Amino acid sequence: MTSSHEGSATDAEAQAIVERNLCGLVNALSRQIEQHVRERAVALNLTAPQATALRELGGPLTMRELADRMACEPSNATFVIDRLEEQGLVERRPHPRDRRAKQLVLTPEGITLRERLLEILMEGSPMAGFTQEEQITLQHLLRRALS
Amino acid sequence: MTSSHEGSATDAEAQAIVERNLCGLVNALSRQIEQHVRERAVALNLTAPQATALRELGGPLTMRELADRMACEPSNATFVIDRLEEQGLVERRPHPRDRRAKQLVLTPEGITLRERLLEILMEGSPMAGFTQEEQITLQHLLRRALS
DNA sequence: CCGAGAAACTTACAACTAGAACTATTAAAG
DNA sequence: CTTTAATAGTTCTAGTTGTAAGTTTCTCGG
Repeated sequence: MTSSHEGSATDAEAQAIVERNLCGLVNALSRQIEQHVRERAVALNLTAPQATALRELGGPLTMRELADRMACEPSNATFVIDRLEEQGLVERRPHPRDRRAKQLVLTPEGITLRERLLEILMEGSPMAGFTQEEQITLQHLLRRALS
Repeated sequence: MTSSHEGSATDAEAQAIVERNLCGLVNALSRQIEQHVRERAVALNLTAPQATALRELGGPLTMRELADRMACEPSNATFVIDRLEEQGLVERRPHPRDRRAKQLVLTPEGITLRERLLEILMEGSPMAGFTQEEQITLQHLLRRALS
């Protein structure tokens, strides 16, 4: 069951395999979460990253803040916001206190669409089956892994 | 700290925010793991997905099995294996028992490169800081979410 | 004040990714 | 045995992603 084709299983190698499985699980779950978003977002004519961005835009954000929340590079946020702006869902305004930055603000259409999106995303989340205590321990462990 | 710009925080909305944070953590950790692989793999002239594929090829696999282990679509596995085959690291052989399937086998160069890769990937894994007990609970929780 | 360095954002590019459509083969039902 | 459905793999396309390079603006030490 556990990669029997590997060489002799010293402690170090066994530990490496456990870590690999753990990473694989995190990765698989991440894909499943993205898939969940993608399946729901298509009903609103949004792609998964577009939906994620819209979800995070509960209040005004800079590009950098959005990129951090989406766990992606700023260049990628630029790409996604370009699409949302083309659809008239979000607006790039000059930042009031920093002329380098942009302030992302939802348009009225963006606000109503976001409300619908939040409702849709709530149904059948992959994390729904956990008790509150389990969610806390999981949150704690994940945060620690994030260095 | 916790999205104070959201509307009135009913229990349902608060729960939704917790779930969102949890998904965000999983996603962020997944990106960090991929980044870790990418940074190490570049020393071997491999991209992150190529390194992941090579890592999983400890024994012969079909394309479908590899895609499952990489948590991606088969079409994507085709793309990655094309690159590894171009580099002479892996070989597509006819499957002995199923003429539809291919059997992926590492070449001698692939085997030696994989050994070096495993050594390199072991250093400073994002999951290294956990005790064995923590790893087990984490594994348990992640598996349940995957269902 | 001013120059060096850092930060925010964008652009261009190369790579990865999922989904749909397609062929070839197998398995299952009749 | 034959028709039907399911599976393995590939190709094609549109969309996403990270890196590197470049511009503008801010910050801070002198």
